Formats: sequence, structure tokens, C-alpha cells
Amino acid sequence: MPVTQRAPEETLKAVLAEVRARGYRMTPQRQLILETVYRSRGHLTAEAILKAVRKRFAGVNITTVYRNLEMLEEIGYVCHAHLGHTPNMYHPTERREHQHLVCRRCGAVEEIGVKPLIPMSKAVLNETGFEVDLTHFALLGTCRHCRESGAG
Amino acid sequence: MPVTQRAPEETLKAVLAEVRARGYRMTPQRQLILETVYRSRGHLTAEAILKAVRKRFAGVNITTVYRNLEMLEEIGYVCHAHLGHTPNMYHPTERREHQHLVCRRCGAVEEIGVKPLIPMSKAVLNETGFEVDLTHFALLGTCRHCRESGAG
DNA sequence: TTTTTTGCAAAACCTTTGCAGTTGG
DNA sequence: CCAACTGCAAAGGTTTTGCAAAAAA
Repeated sequence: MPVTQRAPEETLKAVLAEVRARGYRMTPQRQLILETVYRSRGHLTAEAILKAVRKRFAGVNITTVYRNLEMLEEIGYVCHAHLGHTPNMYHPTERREHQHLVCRRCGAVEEIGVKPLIPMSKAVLNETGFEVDLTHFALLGTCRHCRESGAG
Repeated sequence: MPVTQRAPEETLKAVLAEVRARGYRMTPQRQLILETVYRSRGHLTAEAILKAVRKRFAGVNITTVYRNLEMLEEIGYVCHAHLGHTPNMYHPTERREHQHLVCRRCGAVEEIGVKPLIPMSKAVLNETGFEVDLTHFALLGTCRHCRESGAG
């Protein structure tokens, strides 16, 4: 039951409803965590989510953030990615697959769709039998800005 | 000054010599750490390196392993990769670039050369200006064995 | 009321740092 | 000899766990 393509607010409402429908209770903490993750365009660390949530509900604890993210991953509404020498980054389960590009020099993260990656994933499948999932890890490199401004 | 293509033992000797030539001292710990990394075909955690080294020199400390790996990375003889929910994996600086394939189900790690990745890195460069470095991160997916034996 | 969820504190895990003592060159 | 290196112990940063109190249904 993958999340279907919807406008952000509609998706959020649907997710809240589905979480409840699965028998989980809807606490203010949980709702705010979900809202934060679903309204953010980018990728957030647990710490960033906590910070955002605390602006609206002061007493929330980092443990609660982790526990909710874990639960939301289990039921498929949230994913995390390993972007390098940083804490894990969390984001809503994507409606379209994408890959992360992380700049080795400035740390900027950009996303690309999987389209340019499909030929290579087919080649890898043919050569090795390994089926690449293009959504979880990052590709390291040098972003345009750093490439054009710096040497080497 | 990248490491050139040589037989493993010859590479090891050359690296030992070059480390010395750069003014670093050659302690038994350092030598054993280098030997362990260079003789292993795969990728090792700091803990695994420690274990291997201790078989031949009991008193070695994990701190020493980390410090030597850090030094060896600085001078370009060792690299590390983020392979997922595991500690960092260390390996000799590769004579040819490669990418890691990590199986989401069984955890097996395989390598592929960069050849099948070149078209995509060109596409990404054209589309976004981002220059992908194909050696540091892993691609997650499902290996042939798990794909053929399991469902979904 | 009953089960889930929370907050706090503490632990776990991997990695780094400070320091005093040891050792390679 | 003396700078580089090591081991130990302790700290750092991120994530997980145990447990009693609080809150949802």
C-alpha cells in the first residue's frame, strides 16, 4: 500500500488517518512529527525535526522523535538515507524515486530523479544479477558551484 | 600520487616504503594494520582490523587502529565507505574505481567497476552540473541470490 | 480502565581526544 | 635524545532501551 500522489496537505491528512486506522494513537507529539516530516521539502535529521516540533510543543523529547520515526518507517510512511558523515536524514516516503547528490566540498544535497540512472541499473542487473534500489544512498561528488569556483 | 597497479605483496612493500619515506615511523602496529588492510580482498571495519592484528600482536588498541587508518586516508593509501547500518568499512585505495552493491536482505557486499556507471554520471553532469565521484557510497538493492530465492 | 505512548535517565555503539609513558630513528 | 607513536581512560555524538508516569481511546 504505497502512498499515492497527492498534494502535501492532503497526503498529510491521509497519513494521519491511516496511522489512526492502524490502531496507533494520535498524540500531539506524533502529529507534529508527522507534520514536520511531511511539510519539509528536504531531508531532516532527528535533531532538526525535534527543533521544529518544539517550536509548537516545548516538552517533546528526542526519544519520542526516534520512536515515531521508527514506527513510521515500519509502516512505510517515512524513509531515511545515509548522506555521509552526518546523522541519518529522514523524509516522507517518496512518491517518485530519487537519488541524492552530496557535494564533497560544500556539503550541499541535491536530488535527481532516477531517469538518468535506469540504464546503469539495467546494466548492473545484466552483468551481476544485482537489482539496484535507487532511493537510499547518496552519490558523492562535486556540485556545479564548487566545480566552477574551485580548483581540482 | 595515486598507487599504481601492482601485485598485492608488492603493493604492500611499496606502501610500507612510501609511508617511511614520508617521515612516518614504522611500528609493528602500523605495519600489521597496513598488512591487514592490503591483504584483505574485501572491506573491513576497524573492529575486524583490530581482531586480525591482535592475532599477531596482542596488545594493540582500537585507538591505534583508528589513528592509523586516519593517517593512511590522509596520505591516500586507504579509503572508507559507508555501507549502511554498519560501522565504516575500510579498504586499500583502489587502483580502479568501483562502486559497492549492498544487498538489503542478506547484507552481502559486491563490487562493480565504474564502466556501467559512466553514462549516468555524464547524464547527471549535463543535467545538473554535478560531477559524481563513483567510489565512496554504496548502492542498495537485492542481490541475485536473494532475488531468485525470496519473494517480493 | 487498559494499553499505548511519553519523558527521563542511562546505556549502547562507534569514533575521537587528552595525556602520560614508550619507542623508533 | 626527541619527536612520533601507543595505550588507557574518558568524552563525544547519535541512537536505543528500561521503566514509571501520563495520556489516548
